[in-house]
Amino acid sequence: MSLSQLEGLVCKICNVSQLRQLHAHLVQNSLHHQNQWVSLLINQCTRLRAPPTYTRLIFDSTPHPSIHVFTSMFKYYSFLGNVHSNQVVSLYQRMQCCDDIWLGTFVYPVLIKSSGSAGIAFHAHVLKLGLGSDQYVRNAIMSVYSKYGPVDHAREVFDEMPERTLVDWNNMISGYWKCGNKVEACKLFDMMPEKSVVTWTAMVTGYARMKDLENARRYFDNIPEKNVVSWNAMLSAYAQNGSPEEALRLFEDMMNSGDQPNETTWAIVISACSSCGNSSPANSLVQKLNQKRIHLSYIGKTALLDMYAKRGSLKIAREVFDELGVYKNSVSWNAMISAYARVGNLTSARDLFDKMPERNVVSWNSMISGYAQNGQSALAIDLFKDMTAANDPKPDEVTMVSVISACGHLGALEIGNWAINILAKHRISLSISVHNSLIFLYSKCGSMDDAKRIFNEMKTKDLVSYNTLIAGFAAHGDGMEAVKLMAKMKEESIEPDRVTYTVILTACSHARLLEEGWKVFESIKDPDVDHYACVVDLLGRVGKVDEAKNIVDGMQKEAHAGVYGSLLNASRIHKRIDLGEFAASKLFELEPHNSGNYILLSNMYASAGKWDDVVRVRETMRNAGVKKATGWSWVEYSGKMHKFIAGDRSHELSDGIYRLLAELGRKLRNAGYIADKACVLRDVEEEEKEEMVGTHSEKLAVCFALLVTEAKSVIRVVKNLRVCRDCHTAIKMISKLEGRKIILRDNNRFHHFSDGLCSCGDYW
DNA sequence: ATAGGGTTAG
Repeated sequence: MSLSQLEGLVCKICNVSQLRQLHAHLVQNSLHHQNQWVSLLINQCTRLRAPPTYTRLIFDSTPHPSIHVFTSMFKYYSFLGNVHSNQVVSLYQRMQCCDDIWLGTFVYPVLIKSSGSAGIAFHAHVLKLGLGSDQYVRNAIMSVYSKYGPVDHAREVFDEMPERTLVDWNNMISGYWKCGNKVEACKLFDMMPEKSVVTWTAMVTGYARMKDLENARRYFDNIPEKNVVSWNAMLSAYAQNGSPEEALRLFEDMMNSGDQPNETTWAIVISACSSCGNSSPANSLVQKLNQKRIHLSYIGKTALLDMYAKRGSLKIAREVFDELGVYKNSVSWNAMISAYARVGNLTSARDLFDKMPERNVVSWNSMISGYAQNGQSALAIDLFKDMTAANDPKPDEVTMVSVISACGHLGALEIGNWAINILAKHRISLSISVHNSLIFLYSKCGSMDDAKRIFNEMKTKDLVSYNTLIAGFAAHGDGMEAVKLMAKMKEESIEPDRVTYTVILTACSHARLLEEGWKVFESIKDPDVDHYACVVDLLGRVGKVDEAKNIVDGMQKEAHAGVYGSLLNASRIHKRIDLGEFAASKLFELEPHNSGNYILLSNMYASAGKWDDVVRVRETMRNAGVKKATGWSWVEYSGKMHKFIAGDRSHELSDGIYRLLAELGRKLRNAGYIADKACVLRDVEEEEKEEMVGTHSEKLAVCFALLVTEAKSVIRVVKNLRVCRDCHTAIKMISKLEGRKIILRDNNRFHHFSDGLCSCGDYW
């Protein structure tokens, strides 16, 4: 078989298994020693998107690869993107043993462009070889500078050229767009002697990167002769910037224009369908794909997988994933992992994460954020520690957003500070999201001054920045600051959303700002049930319990447990047994297994001195088989979270902690502390042991901190259930007796104890 | 041979 015969044959090959057969045939006849033939095969691997393991097998079975073979391999790797730049560099080291240097102008451009950021290192090398004046080499150098910066170096090369081709201009323009330099990009565009469809498309993409869809569209509409790539650029501009519906409308135009979609087009359109508001575009797209018997690339299939997952068909998504077989790349694995993580199936997500061959930063991010968003903050942080221990891949800003907010949820400021150091160490860019996560961290750790400082340092703030800081003020009972911040937000013309209204109403309610809160509530165009719950809480807290009931009765929407919960809590505070019993009866219908409702009702009776009813509620609760939720408290000490629960002795310092608790108990009683009767009754009933009275989790946590920390340091305790009155009283007194500042956080509210007082004011 | 478009994480 001659080379030209082989060429004719390989062009007809349309899948990898045929390619595999041909390779086996060549090896059998020892033809794989002939480098031209191997080169041809590897080029076909690029065309057919053969998996890297197989392509590399062809290369590795070649005894003496020529520069041609190396070049084909570089081209293959560069086609796969920059994920394989390590292999490229190590191949380059092997290539230096070849002596046909005359091919330098042929191999260097593709080598430089396929080795990612390492390509910059070849600049000096090619100058030494005297290849600096070759237009292709120069072009590669320019493109690597424009990709990995500094773009000014690209410009120097550009300026030194005796004459510039159209390609050089285009390259330079996209270089400026990549680093966000709109001014220079536009300047060059206007200066250009002639433009091509590539130039115009680069402008469309550039404006899309700046999220300026109007200008992107303006340039797109001006393209004299559009091609698939220009359509794709505009389609993805819409799809990537939150306008999937617009993308699909444009796709209709494209279909009518006569330009045929390619694999890239389908990938964009599929991903647009996965972020649409409803499923009907996705359904009709699937129909269209089947009708036209479209062959999707592995990228299109990955987009399809993601679409099924986001539309709730996890099973079909998994089928697509499994069908991908050896064509799975890290993106497909990541898409499947995040699909599982999104629905809270962390076991399956972790299973894939552990199995996947090459984890990149997105894989780690998907898994870490999966834990973080499903309430597993500690696991998120543990996994992040594994990531930093491996030191590969390096964390990026997405990683840090998840990790920092996980620290916030736990109230882990020490670990949070360690994470902040990592930000500096890896020079991770402080995006708006990172700033927002820092505001969240400091708010949740009780450092509102730091939260405010971060907020004020931000050049651009978004809706989330405002919402997070307002939520911080709400949790700290600082209603006026919250109201002021909402006014400022309107000045900056950032529109409040439903979250803003929820947190601002919470803030007003905690600070008992009736007038301000009511004004906010009245300004909400279409309040949802959460807002009703907040306003009922607001009215109830200040004593307008009947008005609160009227709101509930007059609601346009069906009340949920939060609404009745607010009403019950208000009835407890103001001893309105009649309303409390009404609210509780509704709650027992809506949430028969929520122990909190029984406790609230029982505490209402307790505060009214109706002890018989207290006992009766406890009995009902026991008979209904409702178990009290476990009220963990935890303290961070020396980078670790120490967890406590009432009566538990599993902590290694338990003996010391209980001894200190008993000692403190004596001191407190001498100072006039009387254990809350409701607590006594509850503890005796549940633990059946007198000695257990007072071993609430938050007291254990405080004692632990007193035992291990320095005398002047602030104690920070987080509790995952509402703090009871008994603990509140006890801790107030402890702060005075021990001269300590104690910050206690329950789910969403802060208590700053100092010198026998609490910042929240006594709200029992 | 060189320039413009694609999937995943927050």
